[in-house]
Amino acid sequence: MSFEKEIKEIFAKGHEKYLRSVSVDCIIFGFHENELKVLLLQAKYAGIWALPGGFILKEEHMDDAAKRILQQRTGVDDIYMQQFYVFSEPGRSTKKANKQFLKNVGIEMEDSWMFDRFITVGYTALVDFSKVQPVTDILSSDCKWFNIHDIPEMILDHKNILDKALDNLRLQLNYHPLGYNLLPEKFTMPELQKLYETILDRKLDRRNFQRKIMGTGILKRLNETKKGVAHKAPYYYKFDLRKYQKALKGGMGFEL
Amino acid sequence: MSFEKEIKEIFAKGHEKYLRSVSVDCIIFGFHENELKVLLLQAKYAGIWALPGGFILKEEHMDDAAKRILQQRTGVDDIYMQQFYVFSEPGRSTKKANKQFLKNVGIEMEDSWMFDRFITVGYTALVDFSKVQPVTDILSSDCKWFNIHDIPEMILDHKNILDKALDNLRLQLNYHPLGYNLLPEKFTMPELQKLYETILDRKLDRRNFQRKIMGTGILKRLNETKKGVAHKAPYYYKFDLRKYQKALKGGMGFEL
DNA sequence: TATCATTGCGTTATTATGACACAATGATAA
DNA sequence: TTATCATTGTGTCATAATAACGCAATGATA
Repeated sequence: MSFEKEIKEIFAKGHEKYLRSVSVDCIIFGFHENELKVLLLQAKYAGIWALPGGFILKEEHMDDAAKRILQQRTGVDDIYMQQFYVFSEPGRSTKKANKQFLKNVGIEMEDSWMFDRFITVGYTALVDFSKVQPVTDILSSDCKWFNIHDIPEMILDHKNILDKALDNLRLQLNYHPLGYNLLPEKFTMPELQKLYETILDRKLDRRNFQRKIMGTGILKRLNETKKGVAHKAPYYYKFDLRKYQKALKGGMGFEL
Repeated sequence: MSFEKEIKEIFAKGHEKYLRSVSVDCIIFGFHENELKVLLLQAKYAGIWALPGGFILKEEHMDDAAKRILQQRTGVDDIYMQQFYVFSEPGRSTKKANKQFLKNVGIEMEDSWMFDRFITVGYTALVDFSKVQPVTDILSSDCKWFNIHDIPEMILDHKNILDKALDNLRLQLNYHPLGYNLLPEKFTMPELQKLYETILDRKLDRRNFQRKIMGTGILKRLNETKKGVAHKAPYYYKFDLRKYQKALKGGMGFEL
């Protein structure tokens, strides 16, 4: 199907396939080179950036819609995702944006479900950066990672959504374990600490951090040290999945 | 407008007024006689109970929709409300329920936006029990308070929504102050403690509770004691609004 | 072989928490 | 009038959690 035809299809008949007035936007976090990253799409024509998003199929759970969207953008399956907030400002003006988009593509259309007002549900995802292959979608010309401190101009209220997602992530950090989805299987303690420091945006004491993390029991130390470092070699660790899952539900019971 | 005509209007033309496929359900908590209560509506014909809910006007913020619904049910304005979760199971089958309802009323209708699948956004509200005048709506035959431990059969997934709301309320308790919207302006320390105990569903140590609550600074003790009690008279307290609001945003920094 | 950044493991002072003691209060009963 | 009693306000103490910091071990590099 040609690009133009596909767009036409979505605008003209999407409401037969998807729920009306509701969209899903994903904030996909990754961790790479000691920096927290977010995966963004560049909207075609407009040129500015957007969160990966999509719609909910008529018989689909919203969680599955979010997973589907994320799978399509990253190629990654089996991911930790959760909704964190619904954005419903009447002034979001998706209508205006979608009309402008159609105009840019060169399609005339009198009416479309895409011109309705939309509310959007924000989902946060944490993914292993190294496993992700960013994939562009039909509405986008580019798909790539951005440092959390270097976010470009974004469409609609997407910057606001991203900020809220970050706030939420920081809150979660206090009550849930974190890292299993963001780090490779084996990692060192300094790496894990750096992840926490990056998200919280502040320094943590190396020794106290180790004590608390180990206190939760979610980590297992391997009999293996990192090679090729110009100083004392740190041990590798990996997550104890059973205890990790347990802590996910029951909370960790400490503050950083 | 007659009852039947009004129903017809909603089913036939509601989509011109409201957003499609999205509803709002309110879990309205109140505190009375040392018991946590929830305000429920009795669905007409079906006879079983439901959360007060409604739809979002085409140009309305979802928060305002929730407030509007709550205002109509309770007569109470200026309320602490917040969304806490979106329920989107495809099997919620609002379609079936709404068709059955129409049939019960005796109206024939081929198609309606009300037969679409709906997702619903849950809102929790905390209200001063004594100020509430429960009001029935057009779809309901009764509206009253239920003890949280004595919930009747409910339609759809409303029992599940209520349970999630309670979980959420308990979680919030650890990080946010609570009580301003649930208690009268003046109250005693034992009353506040009872509120916490009721929500958490466990006993707290009287002396430690006082120490921690006062430690947050959100309370001001008045130079006035409760009269007519057959023992030592407790002081009245009221909330220090400035510090209360601050704690709402920044968290309280303690565990109960 | 010395240097150096970094790691693993530890100590100490401070603060927070849970469990409990005791005197004060004020209506009710004797 | 006085004793009783449930309940409140305040305080103590042992224990646990937290923050701040010390020091020897490691292993590539100079």
